[in-house]
Amino acid sequence: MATPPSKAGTKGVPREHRRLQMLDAATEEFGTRGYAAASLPSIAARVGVTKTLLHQYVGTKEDLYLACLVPVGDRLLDTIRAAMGPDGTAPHTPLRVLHSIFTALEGRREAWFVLYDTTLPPGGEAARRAAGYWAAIDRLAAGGTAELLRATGSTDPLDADALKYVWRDLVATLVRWWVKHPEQTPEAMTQRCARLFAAAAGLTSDGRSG
Amino acid sequence: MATPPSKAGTKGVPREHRRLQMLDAATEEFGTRGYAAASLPSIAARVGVTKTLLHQYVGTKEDLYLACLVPVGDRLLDTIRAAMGPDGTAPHTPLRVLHSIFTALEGRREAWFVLYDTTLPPGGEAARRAAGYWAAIDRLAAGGTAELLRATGSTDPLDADALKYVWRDLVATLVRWWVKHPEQTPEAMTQRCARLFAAAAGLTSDGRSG
DNA sequence: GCGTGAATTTACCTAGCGGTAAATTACCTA
DNA sequence: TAGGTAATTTACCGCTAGGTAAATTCACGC
Repeated sequence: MATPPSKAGTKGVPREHRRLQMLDAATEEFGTRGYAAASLPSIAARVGVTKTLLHQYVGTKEDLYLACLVPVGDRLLDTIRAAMGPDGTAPHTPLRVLHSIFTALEGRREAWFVLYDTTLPPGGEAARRAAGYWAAIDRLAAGGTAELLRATGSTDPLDADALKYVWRDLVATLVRWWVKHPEQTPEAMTQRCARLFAAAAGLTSDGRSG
Repeated sequence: MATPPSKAGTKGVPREHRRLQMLDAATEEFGTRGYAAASLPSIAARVGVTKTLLHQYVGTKEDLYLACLVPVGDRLLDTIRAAMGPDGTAPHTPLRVLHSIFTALEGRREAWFVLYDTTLPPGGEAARRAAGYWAAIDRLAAGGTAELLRATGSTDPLDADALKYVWRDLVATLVRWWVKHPEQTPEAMTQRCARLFAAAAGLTSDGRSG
């Protein structure tokens, strides 16, 4: 009783398993709170483990973030690439892309926001890697958005930039809504998006009704 | 030399002026960094003053946020209400609303993100007040989005919720793009939005081109 | 010229975070 | 059953943030 009993010692959880637990918990935390607001103690608590163990397994906070970012980024990049087809002009591309994204994210939906985290320490490796993924995805999206603009006769490069921006954030918005409605399947989401797109077509007319 | 010279004492800045400086700096900081990442020392530094003075003028961090939120919220709510017309069915409502928002934000564009801050301490007064503004604005927007959906035959309430969500975030996205392009006037932005809306109409068709 | 009040700072407290070194416990093998 | 090693914790450091009490200096009216 003089010395309070220490809880140290192994719990029998093998190293690889623990590591995966940590990455999963961290992905959830980074995705919901954002890098800046995410805290290592909180992530450790999710796993039921000490902050120190987290450090020993995955290093610094930025290392941990990178370990979460890379698989998510690779996965999404692959799936979008596949959905766009070899020439990037497959039919119904936007919905195909959305469906592929929803499918890839199922099981850890917040992972999207790990990729598009705006609170990364500027100038760091994490920000650079994330920016790399953005650029790659934007390059894919650029084809589609340019297509849309050309159809309307606009040649303004700022229009193209803004549309790229809007599309990217639109996806984020849809995923965010999805996160708040866990019972929605990827297929249901895709169909909903199709309906929303149809509704959006009415934006160019006025709001009158009979 | 025994005692280091103190920089204390008045700088001759009248109380009201200082207060306005502080609110302006805080609005910029909250708007760009978000509540959680914003720091009182940093805000104080913008004004060229000590953290302590900030406290004495505007109280706690949440008080400061509220003092920034209320004028922004009131202003935006008023301008949107006016743009939608008495019955909420004025012609070209979406563009009219956007134009009014851009105009109201000119001079402190980031203020939009003070209103839609997602990092507020949950359960606090700040979150409650902000939610109040969202609800009021959403109520205004609900008419317009419902209109769009009805035109396409959808009656799913979740569709309506998602579309409301998308519209709200779309505005945020456009403002964010605008913040990054300071030379763009509110009128130029409105016209750009009109072109983007036209391009978005192409979303329902496939991505093929000739 | 001189106080008196307004404007401002210095000094300090507490709490939480990222991060590290050292100690502690449990499992496995011989 | 003794010892090594893998898994884990305790205890700590430095820093920054939010927040408060007390001291300090300037400006202005008399």
